[in-house]
Amino acid sequence: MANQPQIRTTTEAWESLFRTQVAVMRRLQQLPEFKKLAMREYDVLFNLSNCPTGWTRLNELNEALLISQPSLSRMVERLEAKGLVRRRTAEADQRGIEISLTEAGAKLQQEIGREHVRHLHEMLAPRLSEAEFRQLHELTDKLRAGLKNS
Amino acid sequence: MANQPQIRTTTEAWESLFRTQVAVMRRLQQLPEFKKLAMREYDVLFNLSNCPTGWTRLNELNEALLISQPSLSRMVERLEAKGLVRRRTAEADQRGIEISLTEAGAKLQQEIGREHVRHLHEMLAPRLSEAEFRQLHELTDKLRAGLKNS
DNA sequence: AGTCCATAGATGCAATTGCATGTAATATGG
DNA sequence: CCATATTACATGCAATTGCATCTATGGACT
Repeated sequence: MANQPQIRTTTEAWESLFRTQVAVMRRLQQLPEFKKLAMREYDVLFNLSNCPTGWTRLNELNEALLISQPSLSRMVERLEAKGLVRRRTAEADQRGIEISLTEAGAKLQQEIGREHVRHLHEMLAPRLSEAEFRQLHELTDKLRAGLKNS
Repeated sequence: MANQPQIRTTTEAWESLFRTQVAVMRRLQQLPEFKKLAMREYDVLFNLSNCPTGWTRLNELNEALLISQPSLSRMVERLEAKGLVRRRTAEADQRGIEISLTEAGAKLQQEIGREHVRHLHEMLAPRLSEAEFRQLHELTDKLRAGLKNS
């Protein structure tokens, strides 16, 4: 049986990851693409754009975000009012609702997404090598995958 | 001159890191220690507890958090009202204010911190090895250090 | 020193958020 | 198949947040 990592090792790694996330986010938030739409709202559009069927359940969407269910419910309401998102009741479960991007929503997501990706790359690329980014990707994937069952 | 990493590599690594942060945070938020104090408020106490002199400038504190300056200003106000934090005007700069933990604040921070660290460790430790956590720590440190100058 | 610009925080106010709870639909256990 | 529990989302309402702006201090340039 493998040795468990030390408490200090796990918590310090987490703190470093967390601080890095904060540092990057602070810089990203100020960029012009997020004048068009708050980051949290963009995050919703982004998640919707990643869904293969185009329609996503509200509760499923909620799991990918840090906001509460009522907040998301109202945010979707606002996005719908802006014409960026559509809603329908889920066929399989009449309690649930499904959401998808409208054309305008998809267009805006792509527009912001392009700038966002470019800025992200400019910000991060000089800091680590290709191999290091791949390593980081693998480690965070592995960490996240393990959380699913708990 | 070293090759720049690919756009896909950097952005996918970032997305993985970000998603992992969200997944961990969602779980942490629900734990009992954060019934005592919201996570964002704990984060302030934690940052204050890490300051060697005990006193931290408001603007400096703000840089470590994702909330806006006015929000922090009011949060400090509330924490002061709860008796967890003290304020004084900075000597060197009469515009600035400095903040420190009260005894009650330090005590509460330690109390929550202990549980938090334990839960964090339980959550993360089984997912990666000691060596992998160290690797993750190094990579995120390096990434964050690079951001300082930009 | 005097004028102008920058920086640190505070504050008015509207928008967003979360908590507690409500409603409706589905799953479960007898 | 009915009673009960659970799940999905909505809503009332108070608390928190952010944006724009204000005040006061500090710095820079003449």
